Amino acid sequence: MGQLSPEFFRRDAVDVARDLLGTRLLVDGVGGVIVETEAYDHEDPASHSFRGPTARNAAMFGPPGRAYVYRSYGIHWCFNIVCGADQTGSAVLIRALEPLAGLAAMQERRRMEDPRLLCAGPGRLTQALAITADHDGLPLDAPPFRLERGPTPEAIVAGPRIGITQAADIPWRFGIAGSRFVSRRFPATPK
DNA sequence: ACAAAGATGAACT
DNA sequence: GTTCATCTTTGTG
Repeated sequence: MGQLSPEFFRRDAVDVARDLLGTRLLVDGVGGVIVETEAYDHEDPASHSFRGPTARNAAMFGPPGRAYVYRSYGIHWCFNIVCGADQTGSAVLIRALEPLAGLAAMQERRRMEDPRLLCAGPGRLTQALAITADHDGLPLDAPPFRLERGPTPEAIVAGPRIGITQAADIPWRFGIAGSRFVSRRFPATPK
C-alpha cells in the first residue's frame, strides 16, 4: 500500500473527507486508521479560511497534501490536511483514529490506558501522535508522516460538524459506520 | 490597545 | 448536563 500522493488531496474537501475514512495515519510509526473527519472550505463561514489568508491559516492556502495545525482553546492542537487546488483554502480536520501502532507511546503521552480514549477527538489524537505547530505546513508524503490507503469501509455515516456555531447544519462530518473509536456518536439517520 | 471567541477535553454535580 | 483551564487570533475602537 503506497503513500497517498498530493493528487489525492487536489479536489473537493468533502470528497476527500469521505475518502480518507479507512486510511492509516502514522507519525513516526505511531497512529492508526482514520475513523472520523470533517470538511472545511473557504466558502464556509465555519472555516478558518473564510475571511481569507492570515498568519495562522497560511498552510490552508498552500499546496494540497500538507498539514495545517492550529491551537484550539489555548490548550490543544488540531490536525488538518490541506485540500483542493493550490490556494483554495480548504482542508479536512482529522477528528479520530482507531489506534493500531505504537499503543504504548500513545498511552504514555495521554496518561491513560483505554484505547477508546486515546485518539477519539481532534485534541486527543494530536496529543497521542505528538503533533504540534512544528508540523504545520509539512508535506504528508514524507517523514515523519505516513498515510496509506487501507480497505474501503463498508459504510460511512454523516452528520453536522462538532463545536461550531456558523453553518452548524451542514452535514460535513463523516465517520466509519459502527466504529467505537469516534469522538461522539452520529445522529441516527432517518430512513 | 483591548476584548471576545474559539473546528476541545476533563472533571464535576 | 455544567464549569473551567488556558492562550492565540482576530475584530473593533
